[in-house]
Amino acid sequence: MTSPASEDQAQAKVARYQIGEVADRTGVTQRTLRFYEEKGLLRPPERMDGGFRLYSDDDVQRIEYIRQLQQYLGFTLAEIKEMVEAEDLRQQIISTFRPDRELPARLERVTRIIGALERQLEVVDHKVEALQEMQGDLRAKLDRVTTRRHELEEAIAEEQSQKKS
Amino acid sequence: MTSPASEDQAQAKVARYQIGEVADRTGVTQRTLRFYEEKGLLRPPERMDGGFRLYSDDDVQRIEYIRQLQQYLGFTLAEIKEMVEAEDLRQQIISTFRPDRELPARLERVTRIIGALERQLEVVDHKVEALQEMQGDLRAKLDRVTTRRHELEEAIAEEQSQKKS
DNA sequence: ACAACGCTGACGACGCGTCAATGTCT
DNA sequence: CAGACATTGACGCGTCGTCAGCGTTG
Repeated sequence: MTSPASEDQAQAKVARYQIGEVADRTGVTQRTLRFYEEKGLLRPPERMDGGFRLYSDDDVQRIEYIRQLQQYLGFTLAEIKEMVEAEDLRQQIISTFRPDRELPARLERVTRIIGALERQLEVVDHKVEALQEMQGDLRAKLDRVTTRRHELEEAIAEEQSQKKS
Repeated sequence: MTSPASEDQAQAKVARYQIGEVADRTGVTQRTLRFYEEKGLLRPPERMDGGFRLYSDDDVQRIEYIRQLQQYLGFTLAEIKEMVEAEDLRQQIISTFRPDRELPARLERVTRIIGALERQLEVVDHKVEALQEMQGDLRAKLDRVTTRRHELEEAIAEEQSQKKS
């Protein structure tokens, strides 16, 4: 009785979400989700009997991953496709039941993943550097212009007081 | 004779570049430069008699600015157009011969520029934060996978030596 | 029967890449 | 006169946005 009673059936409670909820949670549109599927970035999700898509938590994670690669790193979807395929390999490796044969094949996969990660890290490092420079520039500019505004405000105030006198 | 003899005429030596050189210097294509002009992001540059475009150093600076806003901050060209128009105002303010009248108008321009700068800075701050998080994640992942590779390499080496014995 | 939600096309927009046919010359 | 360079269209592609018309219902 102290065993983990599940809420629904005695099934491993795998949550499923319809496309609308996934869109809300990830911040991408439904159109985009269908588009990613069409392009092979997302594996075709399960469907309800009526045809409605059902996404898993894994799918949601993957969508967020894709968005990061695209928005923050500026990779194209084609490049990202390669990367998520590498990620798929990683999943396979982890879930593979230690087949101890084919060690060289596993090594090759790992090497490819390392390559992808290194490329990503390089891009990130670059971007961080560039952005920090921009940050400095913007702060300096903002400082100068803000000072300018104060000057103008004071000049205007003076003009006003002169009119009054 | 010790006066600053210019290289060409006795003109203030304003450098001009053809589109190809500008493309090389800024890293954007000629097509992109013409496109920006078409869209009003770049003011139409001077032309030679034959119709070749002649860009100034200011133009080059502006192109670099546009690219930063686009690539690193992810603004759309429409948004960037507004921003560079604000920049134009800034130029006007600086070059304006202190007309001391219209102080309120100048104040309004400055205020708009401040708004634009603040929005940009916000975006930059956001991105830097997100990217630094990614940086950490990537480094951690890379570490784990690299360790994994070493394990695999050792496992393979062991297999080899067993075969030999 | 109803609202809310989802489905599949199809067309359009943005930001350029890439010719092609032609003209210019820093 | 050759060769590098530039000009203006025009079409195409990637990445979705936005209907329209219709079916589903977590």
